[in-house]
Amino acid sequence: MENKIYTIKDIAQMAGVSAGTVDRVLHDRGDVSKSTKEKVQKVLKEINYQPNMFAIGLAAKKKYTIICLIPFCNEDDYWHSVSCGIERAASELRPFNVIINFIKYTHADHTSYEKACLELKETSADAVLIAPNFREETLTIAEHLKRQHIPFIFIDFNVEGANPLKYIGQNSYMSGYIAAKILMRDYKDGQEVVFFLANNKNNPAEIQMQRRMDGFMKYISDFFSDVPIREIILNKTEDCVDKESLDTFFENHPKAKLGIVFNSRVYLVGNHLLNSKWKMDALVGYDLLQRNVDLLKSGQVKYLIGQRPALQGYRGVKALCEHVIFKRTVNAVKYMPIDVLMKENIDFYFEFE
Amino acid sequence: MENKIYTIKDIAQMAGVSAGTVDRVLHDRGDVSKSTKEKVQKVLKEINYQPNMFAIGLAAKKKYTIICLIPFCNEDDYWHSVSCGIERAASELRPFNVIINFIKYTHADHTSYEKACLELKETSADAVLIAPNFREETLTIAEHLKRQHIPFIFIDFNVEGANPLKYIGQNSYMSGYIAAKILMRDYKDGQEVVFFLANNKNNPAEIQMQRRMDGFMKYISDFFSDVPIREIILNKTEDCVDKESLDTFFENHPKAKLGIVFNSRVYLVGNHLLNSKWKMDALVGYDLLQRNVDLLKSGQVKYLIGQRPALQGYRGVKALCEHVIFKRTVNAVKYMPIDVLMKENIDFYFEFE
DNA sequence: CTGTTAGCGCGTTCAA
DNA sequence: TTGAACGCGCTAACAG
Repeated sequence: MENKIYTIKDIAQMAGVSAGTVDRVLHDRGDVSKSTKEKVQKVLKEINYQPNMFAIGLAAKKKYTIICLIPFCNEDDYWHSVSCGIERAASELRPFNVIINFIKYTHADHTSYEKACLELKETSADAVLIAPNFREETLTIAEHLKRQHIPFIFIDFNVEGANPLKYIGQNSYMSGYIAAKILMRDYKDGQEVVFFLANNKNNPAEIQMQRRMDGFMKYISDFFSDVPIREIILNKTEDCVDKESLDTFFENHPKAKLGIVFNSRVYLVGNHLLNSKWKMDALVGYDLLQRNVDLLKSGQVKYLIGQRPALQGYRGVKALCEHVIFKRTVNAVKYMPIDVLMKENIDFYFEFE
Repeated sequence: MENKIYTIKDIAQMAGVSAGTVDRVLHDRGDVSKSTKEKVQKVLKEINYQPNMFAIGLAAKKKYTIICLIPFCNEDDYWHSVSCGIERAASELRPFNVIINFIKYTHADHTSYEKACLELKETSADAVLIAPNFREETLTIAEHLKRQHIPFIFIDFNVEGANPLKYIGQNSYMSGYIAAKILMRDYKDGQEVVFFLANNKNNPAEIQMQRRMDGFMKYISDFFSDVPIREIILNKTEDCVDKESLDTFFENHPKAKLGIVFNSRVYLVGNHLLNSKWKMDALVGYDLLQRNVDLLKSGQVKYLIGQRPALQGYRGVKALCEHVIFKRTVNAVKYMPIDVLMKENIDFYFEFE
């Protein structure tokens, strides 16, 4: 109803003081008598003053620094997509004097993550985007940022108890549930399901994979409780599997026709299928790495589940700006869609721009 | 590497002119000699000028009016989604003094469209977003806008020869091709395919549907050339089909187990299946109307193809602003992804925010 | 045709 | 303790 937009001048006039004084009480930088302060604050409350963000940005010449703590990445890589999304946000936000810096760490490397967190702690920032890794360090850095009143957002996976401004990522449990649903559509009597697992047990990404597995198992126990689940560890070294152990596995489990890989590396299995006599009826994996997409097109992989990594990075940075610069409220959680990609629609897919 | 942020003053100095002149060439408001214009433009290109958004927002006195010519809509409706996307863009652009107005017409109603075009012609606007309908009127209004140097963008479907600043929408041909691919996955020997067609032959949306059908038929003739295609007209009146004609059809075509509806109204077929003894093995349709989504979840519809209507509206308005206010070049075509939704992933889908 | 100038709303001096 | 004045970068009106 009262739609008038008040300026500092308006307030000054209403309170019978000058603009400078209003500014002083707005920013609590002392040198103002109690009585005038109260006068001004009274007016402020009455009119619900909303400062003009453009004027602030212009006058303050303020530079905003956002730091992104994410893993190092290679060309064809989940984290590379995240980077691209962040870069895109960076270029959109430059006109608003936002500068984006990275602190990168080696994924699943405890020392590296620790070091990165330390570096973050010693760098000044207006906001922080974190792709969290190890729980303990994450909680520590979260605590630190909270104390400094530096807002931070998590992407990719959420760490309980850290209370970020926002979490952006997939609902891992549900994505596992969906993985099961689309995989089991190809189920035929007597077949078995195979989990191709990672060998790195102290990898923090294990938690996410565990959530996916839980969702997967929920579906299985609801609808296919008597289907046997086999497991095999992919002893990955240098992006190439231990072929012998896979061969042995398939030899011993001729009914294992439905496979699921809970991390990005379904290409390890797919490539082995491509180069061996073994075939599966359906193989499902995560993330649209080029290698995975190639196998989707050639048929070794039947479905890929995408989680929009670039959009996560983009949205994360944008949300931080919304909060820090434009003082808008941001929702605490944003789940990404669970995109199901198959041979037929992969060519037209873009997650983002 | 060159990270310096240039201001208009910098540019003026570099080009040996005044700031006012730079502003004039930036905003194309004439009264500038060819030679100086070129001088300035040369500098602009060299430094990749990025205007300070805070200053623009603050100084903005000029009001920009964008008119959106789109069909009227109901709550659960394709065009309602488009509206939402536009509204979203509107709220983001308000700080830049952008005002968005609608001129709405009754979809597929010739007179209404004509009237709307006339109204548009007599309204002043800085840019126009059009969801085109009838070809002739569209070409006329396009011609008019071109003469007035008012940029316009088409969404949803493209009218050949009108040369909009940009077209945003799906590649209808390819979406039809994909529809065939996902439908035919359920093909079993001896089955027939059914086209559920609209009865409104002079509906301009027919053109889009025709393109989808062409894509569909391309796939069929490539891979299933001997599968019979049956057609039936959905005599729709008031959102409810002629049940008898459908019953008769199914009676006469017991093998017609694979169905496709090329417009938004797959719910007409789905609801009939729900309330009759007839069943299909797979039914595919377009657009995520609530009624369609419900049938997807309950199983009558097997796949829905989404074309991101809200994103189309949003992007359309944003692109107009990019062009008109910020003088950035916009790409001539933006194809939307062809989202394939099924029971399993529909709950986590969002096309846009 | 071109340069000059006065704001936009706010932060930050510098005087009073 | 306060008020007045200047400038951030850009737009637009006004002189020349």
